[in-house]
Amino acid sequence: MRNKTKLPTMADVANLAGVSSMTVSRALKPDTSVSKATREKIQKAADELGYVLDTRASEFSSGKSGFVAITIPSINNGNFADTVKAFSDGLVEQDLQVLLGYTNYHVDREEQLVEQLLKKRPEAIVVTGGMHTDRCRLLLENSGIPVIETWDIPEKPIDHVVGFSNLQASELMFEHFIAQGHTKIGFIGGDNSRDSRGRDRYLGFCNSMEKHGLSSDRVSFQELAPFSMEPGASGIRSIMKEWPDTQAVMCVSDLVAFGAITECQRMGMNVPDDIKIGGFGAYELGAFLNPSITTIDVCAAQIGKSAAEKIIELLSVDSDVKSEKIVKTEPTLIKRQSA
Amino acid sequence: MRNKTKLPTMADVANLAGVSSMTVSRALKPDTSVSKATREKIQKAADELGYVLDTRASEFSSGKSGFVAITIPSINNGNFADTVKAFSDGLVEQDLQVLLGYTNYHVDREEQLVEQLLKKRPEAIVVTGGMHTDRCRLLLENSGIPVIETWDIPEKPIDHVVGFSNLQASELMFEHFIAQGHTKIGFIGGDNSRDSRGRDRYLGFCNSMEKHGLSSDRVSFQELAPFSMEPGASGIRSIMKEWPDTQAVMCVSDLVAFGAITECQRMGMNVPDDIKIGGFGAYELGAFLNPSITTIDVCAAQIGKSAAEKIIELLSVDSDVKSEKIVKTEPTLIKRQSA
DNA sequence: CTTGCTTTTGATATCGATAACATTTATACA
DNA sequence: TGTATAAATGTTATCGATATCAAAAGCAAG
Repeated sequence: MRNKTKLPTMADVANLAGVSSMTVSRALKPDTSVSKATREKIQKAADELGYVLDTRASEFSSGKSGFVAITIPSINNGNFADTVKAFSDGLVEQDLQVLLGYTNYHVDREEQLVEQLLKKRPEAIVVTGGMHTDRCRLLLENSGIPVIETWDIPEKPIDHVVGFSNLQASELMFEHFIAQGHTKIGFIGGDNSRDSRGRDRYLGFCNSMEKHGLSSDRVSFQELAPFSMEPGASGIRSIMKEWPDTQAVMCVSDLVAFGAITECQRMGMNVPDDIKIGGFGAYELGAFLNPSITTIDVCAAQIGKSAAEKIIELLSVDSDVKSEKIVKTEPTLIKRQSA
Repeated sequence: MRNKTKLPTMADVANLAGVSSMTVSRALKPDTSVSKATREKIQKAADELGYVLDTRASEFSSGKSGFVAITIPSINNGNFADTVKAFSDGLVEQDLQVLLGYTNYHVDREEQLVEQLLKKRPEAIVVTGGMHTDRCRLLLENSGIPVIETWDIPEKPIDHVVGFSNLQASELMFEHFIAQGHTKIGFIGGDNSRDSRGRDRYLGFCNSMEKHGLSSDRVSFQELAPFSMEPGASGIRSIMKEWPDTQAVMCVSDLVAFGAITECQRMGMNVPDDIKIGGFGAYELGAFLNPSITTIDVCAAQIGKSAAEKIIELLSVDSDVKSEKIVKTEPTLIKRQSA
């Protein structure tokens, strides 16, 4: 069987090249003092054997793992994908790899995932949101590495934060609705116990309504993960059935808004003439749908970029330079056709 | 600084619990012979110290890494997300973690990624597609672990394959167009040198056209990654400009079809009355758009599931049971409104 | 060709866990 | 109660690379 054959080790390469394994170790990494002739000889031997460095041994020996971990709720979500992409891009220069895990919006799954990741001794860890199980929180606090919570501004941060107030961000949409003269406003959300960002957007709804003396009854909560569009369709159906005079509805994400808008069309309603629908997240599809989706841009990529920069700073040797614990990004309203 | 504080080791736990570190090692994994009293004592000590196992040492010592690697072209793609999700789900039972990397549809990036992943000594590796650099191919061949190519059926597979013929799959759509009596048919694709699956779908177009004596001129290739919708819009504009009498167009993915359909609407055309548009991949959004997108379902989740099953089989001790090298899935046409 | 310096290479200990084997303790049953 | 057997625990060597320190080789200038 193939995997019975033992893979060549550094010692094998050293033997073939007629040097010590220490010299091989040096030759295989850049900017180390090895003569050109030796380095070439070793490279040749390594190629001949098909040698691939065993980072497990390497990391173990040197004490550093060379990677950072990041957890996101869902792998199939344009917003988080943007964050992860910017995060990775920001770290390639530093020879830091990114280990990605997703939680499916479950704190229990997050706890399990964080533990698995910490066992691999990352040099830093980025998590999405500030909602964790007690044990997960403890694990992160005791991890001995920089921890960054993102996409949220937790009341009691574990360590560092790169995020924004989902509550304030969603208020932007409601103020927009109200400025247009609407008073019968609704909200379609998900499972507030599982998704703190969604919950905060709902709380923004409640806040805005209360501030203007409006009712915050017009609400539908749907089971979102792993799908979003069908729940958006169900949500708007249920709202229109119970409160047919609803004038404007904000959805917890553009994907939900997409389901809601297309369902309105199927019900024979015109968006935005008959009803305004707002989204959240500035997904690519929102710009192309007819009508295009009015949404909140939360700078998903910026979050990843800032998190990467923070990590580089925190891991640099002269990290006595105290960096700000909390980095805030500024969500903005993107006014398009749907609202 | 936090990360100067050394984390507790197994020896620390052993000391505190008054046992040997070997006993700690045993106590921390299930179904090993440790007395209940000792196990509890050790668990208590571990909790007290906030001990987290160092899998780097563990893997290194035991020789097995406990994870499998998978590479996909893009993290933000519903199809690949489905594959990865099914793949992960199929492996949790086996205590195998999944390490995910994405290539951005670049073979060079793939080569780099595969090398990085192999350095971590996974127990198996899954790659998307059969297009690799020579060196990447060599790395995989010499890796000593099971290799599974997916989403494609390469002419010369490296090892195992779970996939389907993109060429035949796309022909389903063109046969559908032709059965409806259309003769002026087009195709919107991406960069064929980077995406072999897209290229094969284009080749299916050429095949079908040739078979029925039709022109295969009506083609637009767009730069897709990392966006798909705007290219779809550009693509349909360019096709309609050059060949205004085009009756039906297939797009290389549902996301591109989305851009194309919505652009048709903006140009004042009705889909499907004025033009038929087909997609590929059966993405969630295709079912909800008005008109819903006629597409090819390629069973993305099934591919992940089969790959996971294959790996479990290949890694099991009694793997002299020779499994089929190639597993084929059967794409099907989903007839909806757009074509 | 020798002194003093830099560059290159080598020897050895080590990282933290586990495999393999050895030993002790508990348990069963004659 | 003693012996056979199983269960629990301990000891030692080891995985593959690298840090650290030591030695050798190369090189410039006198």
